[in-house]
Amino acid sequence: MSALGYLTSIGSSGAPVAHGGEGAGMSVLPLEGASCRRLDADDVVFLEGDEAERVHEIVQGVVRLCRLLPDGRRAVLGFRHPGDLLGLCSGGRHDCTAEAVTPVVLRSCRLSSLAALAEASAETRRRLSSLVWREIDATRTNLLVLGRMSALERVASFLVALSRQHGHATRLHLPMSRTDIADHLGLTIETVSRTLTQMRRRGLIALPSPHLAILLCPDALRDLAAADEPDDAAPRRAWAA
Amino acid sequence: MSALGYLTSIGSSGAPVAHGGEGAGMSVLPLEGASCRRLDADDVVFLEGDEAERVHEIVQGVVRLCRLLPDGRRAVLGFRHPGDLLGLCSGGRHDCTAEAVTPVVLRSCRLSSLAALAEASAETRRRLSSLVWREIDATRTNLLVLGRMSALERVASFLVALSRQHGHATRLHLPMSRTDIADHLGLTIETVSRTLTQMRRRGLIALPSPHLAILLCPDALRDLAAADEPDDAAPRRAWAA
DNA sequence: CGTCACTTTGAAAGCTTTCAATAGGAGTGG
DNA sequence: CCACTCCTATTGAAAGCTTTCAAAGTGACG
Repeated sequence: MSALGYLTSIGSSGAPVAHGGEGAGMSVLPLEGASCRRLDADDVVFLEGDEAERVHEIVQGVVRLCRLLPDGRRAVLGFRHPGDLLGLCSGGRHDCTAEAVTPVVLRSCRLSSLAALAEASAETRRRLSSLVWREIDATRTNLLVLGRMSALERVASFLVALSRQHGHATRLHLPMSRTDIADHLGLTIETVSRTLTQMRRRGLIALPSPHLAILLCPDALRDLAAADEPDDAAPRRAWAA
Repeated sequence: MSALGYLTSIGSSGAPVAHGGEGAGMSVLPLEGASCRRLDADDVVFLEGDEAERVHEIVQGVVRLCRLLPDGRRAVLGFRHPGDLLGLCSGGRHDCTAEAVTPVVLRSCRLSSLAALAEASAETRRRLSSLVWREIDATRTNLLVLGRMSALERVASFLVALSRQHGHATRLHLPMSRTDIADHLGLTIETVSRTLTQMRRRGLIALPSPHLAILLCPDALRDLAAADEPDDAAPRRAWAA
């Protein structure tokens, strides 16, 4: 649109590919000379404080970003899916830890390579900028969720967000543990569990197994989760850092 | 440092100018052809959803960024001070509302002008990138605060962060209302007030007036606020969007 | 000096957490 | 193939912290 280059671009990204399927769309960023890496569940991609040297694209699996307090309390900043980028940052060090939630396949390249690409291509800058601003937007949404919503609303938000990320699917696979969800929503695992049960009893969702949720009343859930952006917004491609 | 250009730069900004003083340092961004604007307390700089057309630099005063739920519940994402930028964003629309907390003086230019400047200058891109990543870092810190800290710790975090922004001052002017603080910390005004009183009774702070706090035991407060980055970090210049 | 807005304080209620115990499933070994 | 163990999720009951509802205190302003 405007000449703002990487500052203004937003709707620039490719087709609104829903992940969940693994090798779904083409890479948001051409990671030339990329190497692949395979991780088991709970393996660390990088640690908060680590020198940021590589950027990763998730090919398969789910990754969580988190931060810790000195006493061990944890915040899961978000979950990243296939197609998302991990490890982007401006400083020399990561400001959060990234860990595999499931077995993960990563394709990565040096941060400096991506930097060079960005330096040479306004289009790449535009895409990266778009990614970063979506991250800010999403994080701000989470701030509203944690600061002002009840447990029921928080869980609804989580489910609705996950659903939207997967093309508004109503059948949701929840690869992360209750602990991960709790740390993401600022609740305890017991409260997450109880809330899910409550939703089930109300007929809002079905829970065939702890890691599979089926949204029976997406609209009702959406109302509970009203924190998120209006639904007419273009599907936002998550990403990472 | 590396060739990552606007992707990696971080410590690039000028002297760690503490704001609070008004025209303290030179502008982070050269806003050529900038126009000035004067606002009263509670005036709106821009609204969430507005077309993003201008970027503002705060010359004087304090601004709050906030988001609302449909039913009126509010989250104050943060407070911005002289020297900070307002209105930066990648999309066509603002993702939050900016309002004056105190009377404010703004210097602003068209977003497209800044865009052009960025497109032409790698150094500008670097600075902007640094700003954006600091915003992400700060917002993530807030997520940990809201998700995992008690009322006492949240208020301590707030005071410590404010103190650090002002060059580790122990005499803090709190221009914002208890409501603003509460919405920023995910608490009620009563809890904020009670917590402040509790800190006063414990001898952690003094409160000569509702809008003036004096940190009597900065170290104890810092311990309570352990969520924030270690104190040896370079003073981070806040900013905005 | 009265009004208004904001802050502080008090008391009860409520929601989430904490502590504990009971299910459920996957993997291992007999 | 079944028993046993371990880990995670669910459920229950009591405790706790924050909120809600109310009222009193404080300061600015006309």
